[in-house]
Amino acid sequence: MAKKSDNPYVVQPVMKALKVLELVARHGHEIALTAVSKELRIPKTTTFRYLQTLTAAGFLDHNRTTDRYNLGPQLRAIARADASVSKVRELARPAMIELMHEFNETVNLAVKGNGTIVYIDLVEANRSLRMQARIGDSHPMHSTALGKAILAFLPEAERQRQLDLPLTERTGRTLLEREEIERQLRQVKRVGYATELGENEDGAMCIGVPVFDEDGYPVAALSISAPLMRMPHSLAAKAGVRLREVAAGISTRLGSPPPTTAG
Amino acid sequence: MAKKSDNPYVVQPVMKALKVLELVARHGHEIALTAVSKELRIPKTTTFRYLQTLTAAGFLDHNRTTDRYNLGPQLRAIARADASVSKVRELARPAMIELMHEFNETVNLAVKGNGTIVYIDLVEANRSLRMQARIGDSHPMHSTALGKAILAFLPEAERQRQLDLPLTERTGRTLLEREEIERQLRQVKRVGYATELGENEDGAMCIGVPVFDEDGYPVAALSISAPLMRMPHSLAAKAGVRLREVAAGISTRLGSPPPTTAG
DNA sequence: AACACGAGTTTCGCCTTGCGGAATTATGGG
DNA sequence: CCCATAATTCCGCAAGGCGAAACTCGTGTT
Repeated sequence: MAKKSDNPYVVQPVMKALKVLELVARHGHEIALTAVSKELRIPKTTTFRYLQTLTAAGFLDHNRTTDRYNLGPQLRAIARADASVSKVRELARPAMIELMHEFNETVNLAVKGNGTIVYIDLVEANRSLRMQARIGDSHPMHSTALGKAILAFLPEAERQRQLDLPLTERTGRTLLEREEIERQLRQVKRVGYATELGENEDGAMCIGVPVFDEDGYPVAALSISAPLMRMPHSLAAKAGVRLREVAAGISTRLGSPPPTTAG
Repeated sequence: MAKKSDNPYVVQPVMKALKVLELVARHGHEIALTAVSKELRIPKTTTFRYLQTLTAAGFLDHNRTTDRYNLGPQLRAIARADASVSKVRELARPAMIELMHEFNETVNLAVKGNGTIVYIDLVEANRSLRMQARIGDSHPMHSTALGKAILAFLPEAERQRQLDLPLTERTGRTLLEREEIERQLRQVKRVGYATELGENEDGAMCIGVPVFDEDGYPVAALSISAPLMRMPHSLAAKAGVRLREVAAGISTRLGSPPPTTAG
C-alpha cells in the first residue's frame, strides 16, 4: 500500500495535514470538517486533529459560528512577505548589476529579518577577494551598513526594541554602545546612507541605504561592500550618494511615498 | 513538558513541520537544513524529514546545487488563488448590494473550483423564501447559471475536460446531454449571460455572468437567483444585461482585457 | 596528498503518540 | 420536542515517528 511517495522520509501526518491545508485553501472559502474528511477520505477524527493543528498554527482560521475553516493569517502573512521579497529582488537586480559595474565592487541586497538582516541577493565583482556573504545568510543589524540603514528609518518604538536585544560583537570595531549607535543612526537618517568600517568583518567595509515599501517602511537595504583598502572616504561618499539615488528609484517603484530624507 | 499548546488535539509532527515551513518562509530566501535545525532546536534528522515532506508536497523547493530550501510553488499558488478570491469578493460586494436592491432578489458570487463552482459571497434579498446556497457550498458547473457562465468562457481544452466528468443530476431538468449543454454554452458565449431554470433546484432559477481575471480567464461568476415564478423571461433578460455590465466593470478592475462578448 | 571538519543522508530499534472506531454531546431543522 | 447530522471526546492498539549514531561526500587545511 505504498501511497503518496517513494520518498521514505516523508512524514505521513505532515503530508496528510498539508493535503488538508491545500484543500481548504483551494476551496476558496469556509469549509466544514465533514466535507474535508469526505473529500480527502481521511477519517473524521484525524481530519479534526489536523484542522485543529493548522488552526493553532495560524495557517487556518476557525469560524466558531459556522464551524467552518478557511485560510488563516499566517499563510497570508507568509505569502505577503514572500511577494514583497520577490518584488524587491526583481526590481533591484538590474540596478545592482549596474552599480557593480560602476564601482566594480560587490553589491548586496538584504531584507529585514527578526533582529537581523538577511541577504536575498548579491552581485559579486569578479575581483572580489572572497565572498562576503551568501544568499540566505543573516547578520546582526547593528554591525552592518545594511542593518544600520534599516534601523535608522525604523519607527522609533521598533528601533528601541531592536537595540534592547543583546548586541553581538563581530569584530573589535563592532559598535556596542547604545549612545554611539543612536548617534550614528541619527547621522544616517540625515545623510541618507549608512557606513560600516570593519565592524562586521575585519578588513571589509560597507555602505548601505534603505529601500521603502508602500507604507514608507524600510523593508530592505542595498549596499556596496569592499575591502577597506579599496574604498577611501571620498569614494565611499560618492557610492553613498549613488546608492541613495538607486534605492529611491526602487522604493518609488514599490509604491513608496517620497523619501523622508529631511531630518 | 507541555510545549506549544493546551489544545490536546494538536498533532506534534504537523505543528513542528509548520514551524519549519514558517521559518523557511520568513527567512526570505534559501536556508539550509542545519540552520533550520539549529534555529528551531529540532534534531537534524527530524528537520530533514520535515523538509523532505514539505518539499514533496510542493510547499518548499529544494535547490539541489546549494542544498538549501525556499518557498515552493504550492504555497505561492495557494496564496495567489486566495488573493484573487479576496480581490474578487472585495470588488464585487458593493455591486452585489446594488444589484440586490435593484431586483430585490438574492445575488451570488462564486469561483471556479475543480469541476464545481464554490460560493464565496452572497447578498440575500430579505423576501427570499429560503436560502439558496451558503458561502462555501459547491454546486456542479453544468447545473448552475454560475457554472455555465464560467464553462462557456473556459479555454476549449479545459471545457472538454470538465464535460468529460460524470454529470450529476440535481433535478429532473438538469441538462445531461453533452450536445445540449454545448449548444447552450455557445448561446451563452453569444449573449454574454447564462440562464438556468429549475435545473439545480426545483422551483428556482438563476442568471449568471462570468468575471474575468487579468489573463481573460473566467475565475468567477456573478448571478441573480430567484423563485421561478418571480422571474419572467423579460425580467430575466433585463437582469442578464445588467449583470453583464456589472461583471464587465469588475473584470476591468481585476485587470482583465476588454470582454470577448463578440462571437 | 592525506586529513579533518562540517553538512547531508541513511540505518535502526525503542516507545511515543498518532490513529480511527465508537460513544457522547451539541446543533438546528421540521 | 424529536430526529438527523455534525462536532467532540474517549480509548486501546500498534504504526510509524524519533533521534543517536554511523556513514558518505565535498571542502578547505596542513
